[in-house]
Parts: sequence; structure tokens; C-alpha cells
Amino acid sequence: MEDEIKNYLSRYIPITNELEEELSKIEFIQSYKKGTILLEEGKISNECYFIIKGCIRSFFIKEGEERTTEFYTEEQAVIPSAYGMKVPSEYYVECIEDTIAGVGTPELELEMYQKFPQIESLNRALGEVIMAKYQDTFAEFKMASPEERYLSLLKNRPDLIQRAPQHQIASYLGIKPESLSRIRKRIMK
Amino acid sequence: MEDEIKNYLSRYIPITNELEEELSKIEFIQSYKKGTILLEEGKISNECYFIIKGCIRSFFIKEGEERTTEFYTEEQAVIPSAYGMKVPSEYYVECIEDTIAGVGTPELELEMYQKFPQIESLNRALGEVIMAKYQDTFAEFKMASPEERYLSLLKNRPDLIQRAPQHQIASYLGIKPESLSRIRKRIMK
DNA sequence: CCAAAACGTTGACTTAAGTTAAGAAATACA
DNA sequence: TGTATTTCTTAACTTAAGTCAACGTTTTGG
Repeated sequence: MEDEIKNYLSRYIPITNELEEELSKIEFIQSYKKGTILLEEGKISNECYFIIKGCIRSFFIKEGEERTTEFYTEEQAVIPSAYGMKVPSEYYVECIEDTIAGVGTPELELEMYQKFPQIESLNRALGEVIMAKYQDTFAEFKMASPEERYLSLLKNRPDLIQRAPQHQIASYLGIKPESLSRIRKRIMK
Repeated sequence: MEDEIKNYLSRYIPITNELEEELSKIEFIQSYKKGTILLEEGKISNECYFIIKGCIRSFFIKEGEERTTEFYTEEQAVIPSAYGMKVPSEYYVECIEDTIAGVGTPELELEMYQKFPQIESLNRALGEVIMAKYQDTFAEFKMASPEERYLSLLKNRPDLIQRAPQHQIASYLGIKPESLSRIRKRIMK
């Protein structure tokens, strides 16, 4: 079970026996059923996730409508905006498939960082890479029309279009479900 | 000159004499004239900046048009997407005002992190906070109309509207200059 | 297995952004 | 200071997204 996490880390840092043992001790693998709410609006966020199998989305509710802000799939880290802060979350986090994930908490992280400083270095470096990618995604999003955004999603994350319902994809693209339906029709020619 | 950086850091970690001395030794303060290009598309990015005074924007060129992706002002860190990677930058970085900034390089950073591990911890933590904010910004952007985006910018970064030319603001909002002009007219009633 | 709910498509209409073009206003700099 | 260049505004027109409403399709759960 923990193999996926070990495997993932081993691409970036050497896994010593000591680290391996620590990982098997403190990493907490959980299974969640589709529909499980991992974080509710207004609650304090004390968990982050590393997805081994499944799909998680974050969303918020505005004017009675769900607005999907992100989809996370295998090998991605789900770190709620409010994670580790003492402020209530503005977002919901939900499993949209049966999901298996490693669960982290600020306390576990701190313990880990103290024992294995190279894990903190790795997290800093990875964080910078993820930030850079995210900036690129935002830049592309800004400049693209809704149709281009859909085509780009189709190209970059084709699996999502199968895995998530269309109205969630629509709000992820910043458009209404009716518009997405028309875009799809238009594209099919 | 280095006071601004010391001052900024001191909000998060204690500044020891040793650290202070180090800062004054290795921090490299530079002045740039308005219009200076700090990074060109296609070049390797080896510098990041901490703005003491002035304004920097990043942009790229698509279909012959400049698309502004971000504006950075006092106390903000400018870290190009390609910074420290060995790949050519897709973006330009330009001073749109006379600017004074602390300049960092991957080598300086590494040296710093080795001597003062708490700086790396700080950077990891700050990085997470910045990432969380950025996610919120993106989420808000997605769901807002161009007019709402402009109103939000007016509320959250009113100085930018004075400091940057309108066509740069327009592309930052993901719209055409003509549209921004009409939005402004509409708002003024 | 069936009924209810959730989800997706379509149509008619409204609205605002894109496009193109022209000209006014502001700015740069020789 | 005056001219060239850049920036901003306006107008007429096109296009696609939002809105509202209806209806067909799929999924869910008792």
C-alpha cells in the first residue's frame, strides 16, 4: 500500500532504510467511498492527501451553485487552501470516485521534517515546480476562449472528461453546463 | 538598502547577527530603469527578485500580442516559471517602473539554505501560503465576468490601475483593451 | 425494478465581448 | 517644443456565452 508513496518519493530523493521504516509507520493510508466529503466549508482543514487511486475535487458554493476549482487524480497532492491555517475553509473537498489516499497532517509533517530535513527540501522544490506549472495553467486559461479551454483540457487531462460529470467540468472551465454542451456539439462538427 | 529584506524576513524568523551579516554580504541589490527587460523569451532564467521599490510584470507574446500574466510590486517575490530550470523561458519579465530589487540565484539560495536551514523552512511555508492565495485568485477569476474581475482588481490592487497602462491591465484580466475601455465607461455610469 | 432525482441537450432570446477601423489623447524623445 | 509613436476611446457589426424553459436520458436508491 505504502509502495506508491515510497515509489513517488524515490524519484526525487534516496529512500534510506530508516526513512522507509518511518514511512511505513507514520503514513496513514485511507479508503474513501465515492461521495465522501473530506472537508466542509466553514470547517478547519487539518488533513492533506496524496492520491494513490481515485479522484478528488475541490469546490465552493456561490449563489447556490457549485463551482469546481480543481480536480486531483493519481499521484497528485491535495492541499486545501486552508490546510494548517487556523481559519475556516472556504471550500469543500469531495471524493468523486472511490479513493485510496495517503493522509497527512501538520503534526506528521513537522515530525517528518525534523527527522528528515531532505523531505522538507524536497517539498520546497516540488512546491516551486507545482507553483510554476499552476502559473502556466492560469496564464493559458486567461487568454483562452471557453472552447479553447475545453480543447486544452481534452488534450492535457483527457481522463477527467470521462471521470467527472459534465456540469462539474463546465464550472471548472468557468462556463455554464449549457455552454459546454454546445461547445461539444460544435467541436464534433 | 538591505533593510527592507531584513525587515521582511524578521516578520517570520528571528534575525541573528550571523544571519544579518550574511544577508548584507550575499544579498545583491540592483536598480533597473523603467523598460528594462530582466528575462527574455527563449533565455535561461537564473535570477529571481524581491521588489523593494517599483513594479515588474511578466508577459508572453502570442499571435503578435503581449499577454500580461502577472504584476509584482513592493515586497513581492518575482520567481519566473523557468527559474532554476534548465529550460528556456516562455515568458518575458520587464520593469514597468524604475525598480530597486534584491536579486537571487539558485546558487545563492542553495548556499543560504545550507547555512540557515530555517530560511528553507520559511520559504517552504511561505510558498504554501502564496500557492493557497494564488489558488483562491484563480478560482475567483474563473467564476467572475470581465467586469467583476476589473472591480475585484480595483478593490484588491487599486495601485496597479494607476501604475500600469490600461492595455496591460486588459490582457491581465484576459480581455481586449476595447472591452476594458467600455467596462470602465459602464461602471462610471 | 421502478420512481425520483440528477444530468445533459436543445431552442429562443438577451447581453456583452471580439473585431475592425478610425480618430482623439497622452507620452516619449529628438 | 513639436512631431512621432503609443495608448485610449468610440462606433458598427459579429459572435458566442448567459438565461430561462422544456424535455429527453441516465443514475440512484428504496
